[in-house]
Amino acid sequence: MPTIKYYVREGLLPAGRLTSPNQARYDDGHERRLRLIRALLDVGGLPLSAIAEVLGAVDDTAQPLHEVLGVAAVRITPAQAGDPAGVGPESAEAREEVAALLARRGWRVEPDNPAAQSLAGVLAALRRAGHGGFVELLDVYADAAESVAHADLDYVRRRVAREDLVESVVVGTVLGEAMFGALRRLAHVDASARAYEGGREAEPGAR
Amino acid sequence: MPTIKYYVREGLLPAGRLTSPNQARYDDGHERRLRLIRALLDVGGLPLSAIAEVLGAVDDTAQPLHEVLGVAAVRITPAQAGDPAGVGPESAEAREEVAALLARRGWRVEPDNPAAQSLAGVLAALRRAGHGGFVELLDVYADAAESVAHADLDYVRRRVAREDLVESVVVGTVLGEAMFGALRRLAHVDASARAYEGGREAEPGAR
DNA sequence: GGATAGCGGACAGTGCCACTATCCATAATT
DNA sequence: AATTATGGATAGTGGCACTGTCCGCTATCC
Repeated sequence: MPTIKYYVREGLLPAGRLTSPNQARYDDGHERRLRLIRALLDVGGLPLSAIAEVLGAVDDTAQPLHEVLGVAAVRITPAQAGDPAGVGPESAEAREEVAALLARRGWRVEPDNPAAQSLAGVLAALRRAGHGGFVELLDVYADAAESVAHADLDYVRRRVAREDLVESVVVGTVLGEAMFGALRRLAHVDASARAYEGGREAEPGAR
Repeated sequence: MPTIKYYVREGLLPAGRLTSPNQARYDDGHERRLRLIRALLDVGGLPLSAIAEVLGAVDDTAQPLHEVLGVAAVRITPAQAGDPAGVGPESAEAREEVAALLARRGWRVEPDNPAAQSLAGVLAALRRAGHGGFVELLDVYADAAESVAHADLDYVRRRVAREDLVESVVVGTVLGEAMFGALRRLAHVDASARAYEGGREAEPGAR
C-alpha cells in the first residue's frame, strides 16, 4: 500500500478521487493500471521513469497516436550502454553491418532508429568480447524475429481503442521479449539434451 | 581504472601478478576477461554478483563441466520477480500452460527448470495485466525460439576447450537475447511500415 | 459520544548496486 | 631529487525502488 502512494507521487498512477480530505476512491481502472506497471517493472525490467513517460504519453489524449507510439518505442528500448558514443573500430564496423542487414532484408528502418543502434551495440560487444563468430547467426535470428514480429502485429491489429492499442504494443514488445527469452532457454535445454544424449535423461546444464 | 580495482576486489578479475609490492602485471587474458564482463554487464544487464558466480565456476577447473553449465544456466536466468512464490490463480494456470507446451512440443525439460518457471511468470503477468490474448502467440514464439536455439547450439558445438565452451554458452545466451530483442524491434518497425502505409515512408512509431 | 483504527499527504530513511574518491606508503619515471 | 603513478584499504556517491514515520483528520464501533 505504501507502494501505491509512492506510484501516485511519481505520477505513475492518477490520484484517487477525494471524497473527503482523507478519503479517496479508486476504480478498477486503477487496479488494471497497477497490474500493468507491475508487469512492465517486474517482468519487463523497465525503470519506473520509463514507465511513467510511456503512461504519461498514453494518457495525454491530445497527443496524436504516432507521437505516443514514438515515445513508447524510444522509452521501451533498453538503454544501450557501453560505448554510447559508438566510437572505436568495432562500433563503426557494427553500424555498417546493421546497415547491410537492413538493406539485405529490405527492412524499411531509418538507420538512426534506436533499435538499430542497440543492435549495433550488441554486435560491437560481441566482437569486443571475442565472439565475433556469433554474428554469423544474424540472419537466422532475423528470420525468427521477422516471424515473431508478424505475429505481434496481428495481435496488435485486433485493438481498436487508442489506449488499448498502445498498451498492446507496449505489453507485446516488453513482455513478448521476456516470453521469447524463456522459450529460447527452454529450447536450449531440449536441443542440448537431444544433441548430447541419444535418449532418456535431461541435459547436463538443465539443472 | 578504479573500476578494475573494484572488479578485482569483488573477485571478478584475478589479481595481477605482483612484481613488487606495488607493481602488478596483467596479461591479455585479463583484458579479454574484462571485455567479457563489460559485455555481460552493459549489454546483457546481468548483475555483477551473477557474473562473479559464473566466472568463478568457469575458473574452478575442479568442477565438472555439467556443474559449471548448471551454475551458468541458473545465474543467467533473470530473477523472475513478481509473485515469486507463484501463488494466485494466474500462476497455477500459467504453470499448467507451460507443462502443456512442453508436452505438446516434446521438449525434454524438467518442469522445475528456472526457464520454465520464468516462462510461467511471464504468462501469469500477461494474464494479470489483462493481455491473456497474447499467450495465443506462444507457439509462434516457440517455433522461432527453436530455430534460434538450434543455431546457438551449432555455434557452441564448434568450441572444444572447456573454458571456450562455457563462455560461448554464456555469451550466446545473454548477448543472443539482446541481439534478438533488437532485431525484433527492427522487424516491428518494418512490419508496421508495410502494414499501415502502402509505400514510401517509415512507420509512425519508428521515431 | 468518546475511543480507536485507518486514511491521505509529506518527508526522511533504507537497502542494494555499481562505482568513485581519498589516503597512504612505496616504486617507477624524468 | 622531484614528480608521478601504483597497489591496497576504506569511505563516500548517486541512482533506484521502495519503506517507515509522523501528522491531522475522519469514519466507525461500542
